[in-house]
Amino acid sequence: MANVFDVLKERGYIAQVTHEEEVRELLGREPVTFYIGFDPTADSLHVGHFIQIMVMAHMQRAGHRPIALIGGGTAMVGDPSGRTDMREMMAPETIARNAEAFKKQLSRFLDFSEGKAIMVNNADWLLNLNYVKFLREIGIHFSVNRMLTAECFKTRLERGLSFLEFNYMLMQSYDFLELYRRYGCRLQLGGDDQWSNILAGVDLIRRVEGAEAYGLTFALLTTSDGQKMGKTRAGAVWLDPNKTSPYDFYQYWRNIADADVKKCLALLTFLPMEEVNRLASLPGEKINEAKKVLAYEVTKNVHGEEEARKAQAAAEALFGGAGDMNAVPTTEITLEEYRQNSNVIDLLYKIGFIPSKGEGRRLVAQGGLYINGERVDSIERQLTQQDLKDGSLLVRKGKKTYHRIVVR
RNA sequence: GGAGGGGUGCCCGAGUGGCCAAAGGGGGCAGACUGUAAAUCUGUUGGCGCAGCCUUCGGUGGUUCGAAUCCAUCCCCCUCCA
Repeated sequence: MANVFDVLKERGYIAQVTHEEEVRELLGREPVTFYIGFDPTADSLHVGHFIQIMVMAHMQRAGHRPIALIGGGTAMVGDPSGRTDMREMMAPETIARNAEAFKKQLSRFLDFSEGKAIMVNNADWLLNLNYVKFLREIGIHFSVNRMLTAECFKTRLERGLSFLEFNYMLMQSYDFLELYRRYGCRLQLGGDDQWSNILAGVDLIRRVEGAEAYGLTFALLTTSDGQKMGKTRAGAVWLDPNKTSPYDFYQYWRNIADADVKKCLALLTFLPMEEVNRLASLPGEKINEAKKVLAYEVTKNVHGEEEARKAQAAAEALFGGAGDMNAVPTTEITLEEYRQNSNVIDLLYKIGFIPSKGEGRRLVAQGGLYINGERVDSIERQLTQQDLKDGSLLVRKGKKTYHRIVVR
């Protein structure tokens, strides 16, 4: 079997490694316990986390043991890495709630049976630490001079960094040490913005335990023009189907830029690299085939085969002409509601398709609103029974935002 | 604790008594071109019962016919000093 290190490398996950040769050798030689941390700063994981989940999955398939660490303790402090401004302090109750949500989501992506993967929450050991004791045992090993030179504090030193956030590095390092002690965890993975924090942990383990530990980071998922991927006008692309519907999720990947197709296929699907390369090299508009595969595969990984199929069917119905309209995002209303809001804009506002009536008027004025494929040319447009096709109405905003209204 | 600078719309950032729902840029949205792509060009971008009205320029209170702009006070951020 191929060394998982080579697999990760070939697929383009790896950004930096502490000891490349040693890590590769270690991973090829024996089952390794490793960890990745997820700070519960929102009530759902998002696409940025998903790449890390993919890495864990690859590692687990290769026989290694992942520890998914939920940062219920570290989220109390807030990681300053990669941020230009101060993190807002989160309420402990919110963090606890988010941690539960993360736990539920994570448990779907990895095999936790028979100890093949472990899930822990660092709140369990961080929240009750004794301050002075911690300083004497852990703080002693950190050089402030050195910390100040770390990349992750650079921008913050210009713009302001609180002592609270400055401590984040110590806490994450302590996590690594704790996991080393509890589970023999010797490898920490993370996004490339975690490099400084990971190095600090590796150092700490060496100093305290005299043991060698390793770190590895992977490329942050960015678009070809440097933007963080997984952001839309509506915010992040979430893994929670209630926050980002499987249809929208599918569409997000279906609409990815040509230049990003290969990267996404390699990082977010399990397709063999020959297939990835073949799909990514399709010329011209044929690349759309690759995007369909990408969208289907990623949606399948996140929401399951059933949802992926439905999302695909809906997309085919709307854009290809043949497919299942039932899978199109739909709002049901009563006939009475339909009659009471006979003006298009009123109705679309009521069901939340447009955020305000002003926005609706603007849309119509600019010719971006369609009912059953016909452009709405007046904000006075009234809807009648004649507009219903089999009791439903298909509205479209712009080129590709569709919604179905079913009157029952 | 002392001295100075600052908090403006989704973000950055102009504005220092009426001409300000507030320049400019970014982002978003829409149109054209396309391949449900990118790039480009154009329009648009607080809300509403939209020739008008309402809410916005850190919070509160005041001065004024009139305040984002002036005064008082409070909160927060930054820089230097301690």
